[in-house]
Amino acid sequence: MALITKAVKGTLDVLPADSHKNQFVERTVLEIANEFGFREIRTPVFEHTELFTRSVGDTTDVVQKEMYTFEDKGGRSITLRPEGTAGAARAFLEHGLTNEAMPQKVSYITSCYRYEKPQAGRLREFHQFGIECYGTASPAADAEVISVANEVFGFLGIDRIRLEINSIGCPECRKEYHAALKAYFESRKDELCGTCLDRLDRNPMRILDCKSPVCHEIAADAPIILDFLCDECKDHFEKVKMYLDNMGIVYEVNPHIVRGLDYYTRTVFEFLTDSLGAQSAVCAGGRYDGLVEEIGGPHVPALGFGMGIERLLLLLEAQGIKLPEAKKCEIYIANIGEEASIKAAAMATELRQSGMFAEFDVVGRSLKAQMKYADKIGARFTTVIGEDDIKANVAKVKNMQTGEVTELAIDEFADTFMELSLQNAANDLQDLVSNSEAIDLSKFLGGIM
RNA sequence: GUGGGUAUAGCUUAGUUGGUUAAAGCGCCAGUUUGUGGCACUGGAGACCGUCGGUUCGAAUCCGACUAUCCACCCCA
Repeated sequence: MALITKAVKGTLDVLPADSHKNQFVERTVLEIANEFGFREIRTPVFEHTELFTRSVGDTTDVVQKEMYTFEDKGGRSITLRPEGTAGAARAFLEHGLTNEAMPQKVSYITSCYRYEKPQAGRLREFHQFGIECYGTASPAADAEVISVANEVFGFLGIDRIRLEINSIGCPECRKEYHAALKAYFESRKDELCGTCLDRLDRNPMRILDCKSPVCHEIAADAPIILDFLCDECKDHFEKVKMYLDNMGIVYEVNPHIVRGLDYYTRTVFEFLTDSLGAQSAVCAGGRYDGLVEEIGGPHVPALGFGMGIERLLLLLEAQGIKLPEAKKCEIYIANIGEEASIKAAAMATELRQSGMFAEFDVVGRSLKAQMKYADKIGARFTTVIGEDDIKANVAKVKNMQTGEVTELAIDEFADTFMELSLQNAANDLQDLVSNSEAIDLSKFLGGIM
C-alpha cells in the first residue's frame, strides 16, 4: 500500500466502532481522579527540548534515543513530549501555582511520543493518563497517589494485576548505594553481558533490571538499596507501607525496581500484569522531590504516575472485561419521497433539540433498505413517514425489539415520542435488574451518562 | 539499533509438486412485484496476490532485495 494511505509506523487509528471504549476509559479515570481532588490540566504536545533533557535526564534512553526532536522555523529545539510529568511541572511552575495552597493535584490524559520499535502494547504515539501531586513530602501523599491507580483498576474490574513498590532513596543515600553496587558488579565484571558492562558506569542500578539469566543471577546477590537508605528515607518508606496496609492496598516490595527516568526519588512503584505480552507495566510512577527545583523552581516535593491508556484497553480486552456499549439511535425516521424527507428532517431536529438520539434517511433509498439500515445501527424505534401520513397526521412508531406499533400524531411527535421512549427505557432497566443477579449498575449508568 | 515470523478483496482466510478467467465466508450494494428490519434465496461491486528485480515457455506459488506489519531483545506506559 502506498505510504500516503498508510498511518505512520507505531501509530494507531481508533475507529468509530471502538472509540466509545476509549471515551469510557478516559472519562472514568478522570472522574476517579477528580474524586481524589485531582483536576485536569492540559499542556501542549511539544515543549522546549531542554525541559525533557533536564527533567527526564540526558543519560536516559528516552532522551538519548527516543525523542521526536526538531527545530522550528524560529530556530528553537522542540520536542514532542515523551511523557506527561515534565510538561505538567513546567506549567505548574510557570503559572505560579507554587504560591497556591498546597497540595496542588492535577490529572491529565495526553498523547506521548517515543521513537521506539513498536510491538505488543508499545507504540510511537501512545496516550497516558497521569496524575501529579505537588507540595507534599508526606508518605500519606504517596499512598494516596497509589490508591488512585488502585481504584481505577478496581473500578474497571481488572484482577490479575499486582503492585510492586520500592524506595530508591534520596540523592544522598543513593550515592552510597551506587558506590557499593558498583564495587559489587565490578568484582564480577567478567560475567556481565555487554549492555550491562555499559550500564556499570552510566547507571549501575539498571543492571538489577537485566533479563539476561546470568546478570539476573548476579543481581540476585547484589546489595539492596533498602539497606542503604538514610534514616529519613527509611522512615518515609516504612510509613508509605503502613498507609497502604491500612488502606487495604496489597503490594509487594521489590528492591529491584528501578525507574528509567532520572527524576525519581524515594518511592517508586509499578502495577504489573502478565496479560500484555512483554510489556508488563500498565502504570508506573513515584516520587520526584527534586524535579521542580531541577527545572528552575523552588524546592517542591512532588509525585505522580503515568498509566498507558492503550495498555489499559489491551488489558481490559485480554481479561474479557465488557465495557458499556456505545449509545444507540433512539429513533430512526424512514421517509418516502421528497416531501416526507423534508418533514423527517424537521422531526429529527425537534427530537434532537429535546436531547434525543434521532436519525433519518439522508440517502434516498428504498423503504426496505432504510429499515435494514435502522436495524443495522441498532435503532430502538423506527417510524415511516410518507405523504399520506403527513396528510393524516399519523406516524406509526415501531419498537424494533418487540415489533409493537404505536400511532403518534406527527404535529406533537417529539413530546409524545419522548414519553414512549422513556417508558421503554424504564421497562428495559426493570428487566435488567430483575433478570440478572450480577449487574454492575455503575457501569450501566456510565454507559448512558 | 539487533533478532525471528508474516504479507492474497474492507475483514478472516483457501490456493495442492509453478500451468491459462485467483476462490470462499463475513461485510457492502441491489433484488425475491403493492409502505416496514432480523431469517432464507438470487445477483452485483470489490484483489494490479506488499514493491522492484531475477529464474522459467509460464510465478500468488521458487530466489533476492526493499517496504510494511507482528512478535521478542533493549527500553518503557
